[in-house]
Amino acid sequence: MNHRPKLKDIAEALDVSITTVSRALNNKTDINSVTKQAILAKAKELNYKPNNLALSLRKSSSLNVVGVIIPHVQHYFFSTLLNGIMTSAHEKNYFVLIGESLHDSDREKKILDDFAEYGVSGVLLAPCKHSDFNKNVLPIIHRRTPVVVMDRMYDNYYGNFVNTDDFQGAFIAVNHLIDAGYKRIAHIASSDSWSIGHERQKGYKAALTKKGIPIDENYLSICHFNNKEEGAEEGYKACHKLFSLKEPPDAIFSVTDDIAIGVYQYANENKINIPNDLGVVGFSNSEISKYLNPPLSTLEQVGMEMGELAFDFFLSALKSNGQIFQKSFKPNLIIRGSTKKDFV
Amino acid sequence: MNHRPKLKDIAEALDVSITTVSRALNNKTDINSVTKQAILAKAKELNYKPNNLALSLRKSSSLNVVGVIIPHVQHYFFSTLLNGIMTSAHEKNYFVLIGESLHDSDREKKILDDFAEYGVSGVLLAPCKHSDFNKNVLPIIHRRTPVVVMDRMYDNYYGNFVNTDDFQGAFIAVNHLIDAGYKRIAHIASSDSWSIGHERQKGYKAALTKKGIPIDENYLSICHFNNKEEGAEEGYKACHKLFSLKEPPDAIFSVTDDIAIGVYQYANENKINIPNDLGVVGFSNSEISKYLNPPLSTLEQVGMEMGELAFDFFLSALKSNGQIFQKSFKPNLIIRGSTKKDFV
DNA sequence: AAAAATAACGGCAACGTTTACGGCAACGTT
DNA sequence: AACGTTGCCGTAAACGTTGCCGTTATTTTT
Repeated sequence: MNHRPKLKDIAEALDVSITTVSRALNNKTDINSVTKQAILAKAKELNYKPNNLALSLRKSSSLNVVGVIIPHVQHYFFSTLLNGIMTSAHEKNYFVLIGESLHDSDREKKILDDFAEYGVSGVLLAPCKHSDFNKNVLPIIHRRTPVVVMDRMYDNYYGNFVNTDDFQGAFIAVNHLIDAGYKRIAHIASSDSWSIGHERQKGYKAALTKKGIPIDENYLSICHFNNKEEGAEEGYKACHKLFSLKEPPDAIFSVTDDIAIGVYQYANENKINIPNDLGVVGFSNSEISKYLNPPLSTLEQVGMEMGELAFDFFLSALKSNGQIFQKSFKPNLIIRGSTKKDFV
Repeated sequence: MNHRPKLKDIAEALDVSITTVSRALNNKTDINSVTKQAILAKAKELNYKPNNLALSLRKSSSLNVVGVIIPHVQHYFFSTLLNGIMTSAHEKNYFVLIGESLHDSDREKKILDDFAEYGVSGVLLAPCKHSDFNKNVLPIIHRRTPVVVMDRMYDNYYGNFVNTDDFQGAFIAVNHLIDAGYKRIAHIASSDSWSIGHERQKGYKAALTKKGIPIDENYLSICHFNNKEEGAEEGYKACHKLFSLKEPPDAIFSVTDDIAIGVYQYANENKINIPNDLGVVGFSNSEISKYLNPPLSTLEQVGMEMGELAFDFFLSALKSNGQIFQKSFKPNLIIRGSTKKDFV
C-alpha cells in the first residue's frame, strides 16, 4: 500500500519490459499501439507518477525548480514580488522553493547552500540588508547557476538583476514636495549599507541641489531597522529628533512607508497636521498607505511585474550563454492627501 | 567548469575509491584519519555539495521538502501562515515548495500532482474555495503522504488540520455588537460552499438567537468573491442593498476585513458615521484594519502560530503512524473605534 | 609461531529512469 | 534464395550515492 508505483510495477503487471513501459509513457516510437494503450491504461489504474528525482538524476538535468530568497514573506512588497515570480514560474511549469533570510546574511547563505544541494536550476535573490556578496552569491555564480538579484543591488554587481530605480524615485518624490510648496524638506533615511537606502538618499540630495536648495545635514536622519515594527519605531524616533530642531522641517521624505507610519504616529500625538504642517512622502505604495489618514503619497513599486520579469530573466539566462539581463523599473509617484495642503 | 563536483572528482583527485570518500564525508568508521582529513580538505576546496536527489533516490526516502498550497501569497493572513510554516520548517531543516491555487480547484489539483512527482514528504494545504476533496486531496492521502489542512475545513473531514474556530469568532463578534448597544445587526456573509463563511454565518445566527433577537433574512447578505478587490466591491454592493431597506441595520458583522473595507467606502460616500450610525466588525485583523478610519474592530487570527503548528503536525504525522492531529484556534476580539459609539 | 582479530580500503549492487544498441521476427525486393 | 527493411521489443549502462561484502596487510592473542 505505502508504495509509490513505478515503471517496474506496470511492467510486471503486463509482462513487458521496463523499457517498453517507458517508451509507451513517453510517446516514443518503436512500440505497438496495442501494447501502448494497455500500458497507458495500467498506468492510470495504478495512478503512476514519474519519479522526478530519478528522472533528473538520469538526465543529469536539474529539476524545474527555482530557489527564491526574500527577507520576509510578510511584507507587502516582497509578497507581490513573490506573487509575480510564482505567476511566471507556474506558466513555465517551474516550481518555487522558498526561503526567508530575515535580514540575516548567514541564514541567507545557509539557505543558498541548501538550494545548491537540492539542485535548483536557478536562484532569485532579494538580498538581505548586510548580505555578503562574496560569501553568499559568488559561489553560486561560480557553479554557473543562474542568479537574478532582485530589489536591491550589490556594489559593482554586473549580473542579472531587476530593481526599482530608487535614485529617480527619490528624486521625483522630493521634486513633488518642492512643487507642492514645502520648503524645509527632511529625509529619514536608512543605513548606507543598504543600496536602496543609499540610492534614495542620493536622489533626495540631487533633487534639492538641482533646485538650488542647500543640503542641511540636520535634516538627514538615519535609521536602522529590519522589519515593519522596527521601521515605525525608528520613524517615530527620527521624527522626534527632527522636531527638536530650532527650525523643524515642514516635509519629510521617508525612505519607506513603514517609517512613514512612525511619522504619522508622532504627528498625531503632537498635533502636527499632515499635510498642512508637514508633508509626507513614503516609498513602496504598501497596502497600508492608502488607508492611512490622510492617505500617504508614495512611490509605487511594481512588485508583481518585477517578479514576473525576474523569473523570465532567470529562464533566459538559463538558456542563453552568459548573457546578462538587467532592468530598472521607474517607480510611479502616487499623490495622495499627505502632500495636498488645504488652501491657505 | 560547468560541473557540479561529485564524489568521483574527489576520489580521482586523491586516488582513492568513491566509497572511501563517501565514508570520510559521512563520518563513518573504517577510515584512516589521515585519509579522512585529506578528503575533507579536498571536498572543501572543490566546494563539494552532496546531490540530494541521488541521495534520496538511493535511500528511497523523500527529500526534506513539504509542499505548501495557499490561495494567495499576497494576502495578510496567508502570508503570516506561510511565515509560521517557514519558521518551523527552517528549524527542522525542511524546505518549502510553494504553490498558489488562486481559488481554482483544478489548479490546486495540478499543483498537488506536481508535488507528488517531486516526492514531497508532506503537504500543507489551505484549500481554495471550491476545492474538491475527493479529487484533490484523497489521492494524496491514499499515497500515505501526510496532509495537514489549514484554515478551512472540508465536510466530514477527519484528518489533520489547524484552523480558526470561526463559529466562536462570529459568536463573540456579534455578542460584542449587541453589548455595545447595536440593535439591528446585519451580516455580510460569503457563499455557503466556503466552510469558513458557513461557520461564521452559523455563529452570527447563534449569537442573535441566544439573545432572543429574531433573525431577519433581509439582514443577511451573501457575497461571492475571490480576492481582496472583489471583496471590497462586494462589500460595497452588499452595503448598498442593506441601506436600501426600509429599516437599515445599525451594525454589520462582516465575514472578512476586506469586505469591511467596502462597507467603509459606502459609509464614507453616504455620510454614514462609523461607529455612531453604524458599528462594524471584521474578521482577520488584517494589517489594514488598524489603519482604517476609524480603526476596525476585528477578530485576530493567529496565522503565525497556526503555520508553525501546521508544520509540527506534519512532522508528527510523518513519524507517528496514522495518528491524527487537530487544533482549532480561538480568535481574539480586538476592539477598536468602529464599535465604540461616542457618548450620546 | 600459528591463529585470530582489526584497520583500511575497494568492488558491486541498488534506488527509478532513459537511451543506445542489438535481436529477431515478418515482410518485401531482387 | 539471399538480402535489406521495418516493427517491436529486451538488455545493459548510466546518473550520484551508500550499504554490504570481500580483500589485504597489519596487529593482537594464544
